[in-house]
Amino acid sequence: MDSPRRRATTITDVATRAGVSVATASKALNGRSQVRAETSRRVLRAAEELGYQPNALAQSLISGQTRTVGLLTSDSVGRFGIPVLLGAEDAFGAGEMAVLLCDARGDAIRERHYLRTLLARRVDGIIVVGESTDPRPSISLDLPVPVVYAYAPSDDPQDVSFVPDDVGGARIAVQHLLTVGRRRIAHITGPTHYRAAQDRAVGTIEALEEAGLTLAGGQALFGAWSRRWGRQAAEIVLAGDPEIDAVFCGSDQIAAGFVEAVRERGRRVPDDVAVVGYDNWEVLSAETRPPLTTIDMNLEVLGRTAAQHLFAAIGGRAASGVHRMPCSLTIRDSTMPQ
Amino acid sequence: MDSPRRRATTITDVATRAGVSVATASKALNGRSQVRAETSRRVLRAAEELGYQPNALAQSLISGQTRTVGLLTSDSVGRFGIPVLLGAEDAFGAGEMAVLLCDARGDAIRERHYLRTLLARRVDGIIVVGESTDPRPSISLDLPVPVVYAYAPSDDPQDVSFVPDDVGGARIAVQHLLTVGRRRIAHITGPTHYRAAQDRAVGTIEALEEAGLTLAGGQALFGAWSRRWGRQAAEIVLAGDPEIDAVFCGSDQIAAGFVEAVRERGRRVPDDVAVVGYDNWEVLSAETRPPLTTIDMNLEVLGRTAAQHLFAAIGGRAASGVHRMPCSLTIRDSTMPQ
DNA sequence: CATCGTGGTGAAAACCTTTTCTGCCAGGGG
DNA sequence: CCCCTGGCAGAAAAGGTTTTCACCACGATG
Repeated sequence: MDSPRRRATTITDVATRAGVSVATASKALNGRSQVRAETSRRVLRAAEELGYQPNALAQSLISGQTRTVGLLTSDSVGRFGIPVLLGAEDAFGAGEMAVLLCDARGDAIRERHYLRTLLARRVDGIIVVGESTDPRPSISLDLPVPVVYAYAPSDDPQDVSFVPDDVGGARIAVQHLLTVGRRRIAHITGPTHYRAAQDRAVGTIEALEEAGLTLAGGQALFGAWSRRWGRQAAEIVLAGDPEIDAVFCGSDQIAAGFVEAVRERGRRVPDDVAVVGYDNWEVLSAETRPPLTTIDMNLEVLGRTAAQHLFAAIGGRAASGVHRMPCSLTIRDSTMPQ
Repeated sequence: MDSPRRRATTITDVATRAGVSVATASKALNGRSQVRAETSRRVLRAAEELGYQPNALAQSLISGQTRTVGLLTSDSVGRFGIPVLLGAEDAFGAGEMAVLLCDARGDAIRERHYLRTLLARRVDGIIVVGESTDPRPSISLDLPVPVVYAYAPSDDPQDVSFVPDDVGGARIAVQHLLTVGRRRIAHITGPTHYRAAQDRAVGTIEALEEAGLTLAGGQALFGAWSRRWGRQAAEIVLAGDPEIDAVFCGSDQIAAGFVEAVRERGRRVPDDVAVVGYDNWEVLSAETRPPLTTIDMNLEVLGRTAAQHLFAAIGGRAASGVHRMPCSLTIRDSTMPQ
């Protein structure tokens, strides 16, 4: 019933039971060589019998390493935070690292607060994950531990950041559309003030120019990341150029809205208009009819890489700067029916 | 460039700078009364100047409290884990608690491993969150810290579990359909072997019986949680009873598929057929056309409650058993157009 | 026989903080 | 003048572990 919350067994208990000193017990438990095989066996058995579990706090106190990293997210662990989190968790999980989670919910004050408590807990490093690819203020100023930024880069070039290569991602999308024979390609994307929207537009235009083409409609259509905007933009695009044969959308949400509106107007996807989305947000991209060809930012890989990098940085100093991680193409029916 | 990773300032440094002993410094920093106001001020100033930050490890070592809880999830921090996580994070965030995240990925071995490391780190408590509402094996046997289970209850009735009240949720859904004048109501839901599917079917039938009605089609249609199944089931339901005027679906995915198929057959939602979903998974329920009326399990509240309960349990012993948390209804166009 | 390793063991320091207990001093009451 | 009290400061122990250094015995070497 009322479990007596008994004191945990310490190395002293083990040593006593094995009839040795704590020093010897410690050496035996850690496989140090300066202990006789028979003694070592006795200690190990005692530890086993007592269910001994070394106190990580005490170990950390002397070693100065907590084998813990803080994950400071500024969005509410949203669409982008999760995969990064998973990747980091994955990279560390195998090794004995643990992740301390702090969700600042976009509040700078709260972020400072969390940063302080992370430092008080003596984490070995910190991963900062943002909610957009726009640069964010650095927290690394004079910090005693290494920091890496994931998804949202730091505005300080001295810092280490990992972001998806949106320019490259857009190029891949457009090149794919060209490969499947499309020539009149429009681009519908999110708000102008998002770095992600700008980058993707740049990549789109670059890829088209390399093929000697220009954007259908003359320019990219900036709006919102929403399904609703996808629908609205469909009207605009089709009205402006009925001969359009492909659209690259800046998000799967936009693409889903676009596809809906296009089909309602009697145009077929992909036969009349091929569509490529962005994010590979499975619940949307795989379930839309037809399923969406889309750009995957490989956020889990990004998170894992960031974590591995942090891990390396905890030892020596690592290469600073913004690292752009390649995106990949996931082909589904909206560009190439089976 | 290469920040020298200098030793953190300790209370000894503060004491020296203030010209007092560490004991006095400690008392001043913790607002103990046995220290003269002027001395206290001197210490505080020294701490301020040195940017002193007490070492949480040392504090934990003596107090025996780490102000840390482990969050052990067995699904891959999926749809259900996240809100619970957020709720817990929220409940603790205000107080000085921190969350140590472990994702066992459904692997029992890994789970045991994580459990051991959490205990080695001397967490004050553990929250176990599952991926379905089916009971899962207890980990609490003879553990030195309190444990609460969220979403998936423990199979040991001695433990404390928080699960959504799916029976009640289904009743709310059906009562709402009755309120808006529907009488021929079908139920399409997930696989039979899911506790959630069973509970929701039970609640559906109960609510109908109380109104003197029976399920259209005679019984609930069990299938999968997918959109595809929603579409298939639509064929079955409409073929079986063309006069049907409402469907309660066991998930938003199912509801989305159902709505699609129904509209393709020329029936209007909600005019001809009203539809209620389950989960209030915003990306789906709010974006479907028409937006879905749906049952919200209030998972964030559930997570927060579990966390608060754990917090209480860390002090004294708390009431064991399975606590069913109420669901609520989110009304959108699929039952009541504006 | 004295000295030197050497393999194995234990005592003690170190990590950093809090708390308890002791001690000092001044002032007031007897 | 002595004793007690109260206010304040500091020394030391405790928390659990690892590491360094000292020690001991024993065999080998000179």
